[in-house]
Amino acid sequence: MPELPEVETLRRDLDPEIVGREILKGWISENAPRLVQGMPPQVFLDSLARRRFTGTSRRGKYLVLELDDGTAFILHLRMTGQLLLVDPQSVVDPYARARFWLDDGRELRFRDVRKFGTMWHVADRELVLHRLGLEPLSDEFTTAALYAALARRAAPVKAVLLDQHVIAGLGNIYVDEALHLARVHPLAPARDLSRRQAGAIREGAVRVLEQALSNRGSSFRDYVDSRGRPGSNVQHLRVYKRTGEPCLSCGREIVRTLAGGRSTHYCPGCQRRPRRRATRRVAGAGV
DNA sequence: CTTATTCCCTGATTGC
DNA sequence: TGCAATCAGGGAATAA
Repeated sequence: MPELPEVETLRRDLDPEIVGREILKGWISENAPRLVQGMPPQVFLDSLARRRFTGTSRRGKYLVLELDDGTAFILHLRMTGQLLLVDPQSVVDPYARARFWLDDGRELRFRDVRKFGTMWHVADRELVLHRLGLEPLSDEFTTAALYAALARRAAPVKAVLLDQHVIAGLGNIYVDEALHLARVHPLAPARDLSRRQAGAIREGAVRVLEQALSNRGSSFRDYVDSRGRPGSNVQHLRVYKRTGEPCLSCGREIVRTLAGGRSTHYCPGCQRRPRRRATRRVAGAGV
């Protein structure tokens, strides 16, 4: 599942390869009716033809390919999307959903087993990105900002951290990892957390993302880079998909539960379920 | 505004 | 062993 580190790895690899290249022609599979957002596929293809890549950027899990007319080609890989730079002669398997032939003889190919992936061509990228929250590897991701966001939500902290309107780029893997580093229980109501805990979550998230980035991402089943290679971060994960295995900090067995509708892994030794804040009724303050 | 639920999609996993 | 039911999961849409 591509999250921020996987998308950023892809961006860094792709940038020097595609900047300066022109899209000669494109193709969208008939079998991918939801892939192109906001316009019919043929209009999308016509508007991208003969455009040249001028740069790349990333916002949360969105990859932004900047074009020479000031527009942006934006992609979201969702669950199983892959963006590959290939030889056009290479076998086109049934999961190829889009193909873009470049002027250096190579092809940018979008593969996606589950068809959740989406792409846009927009003049104003904010049309796609404007609702996203804090960018976790930027200066805006401060303890104060995170604490303020957590303080107004009653939902489990895990659910809030997964909400892209709060923080953009964390997914199921790295939220579990960040909470373990921060020693915060995933089901703790977000608004019950202290400023100190918010700070620990911020630090945990940054550390986990930077480590994943240095290992070129976590590959379970589908994630591969633009050359089809998996990342190596799985072997560095502390809790995610380690149910029943010993915690690397305290030795207790990692537990799996459900939070925010997602499978959630944590260490019951390191991440204590918060005692419900003593809801003491102040004498005489009857409601 | 918030929160919970449903949906999209298909290979892998689980259950009988 | 075989087949059907369930699961996984990002995020949008919908309901309350």
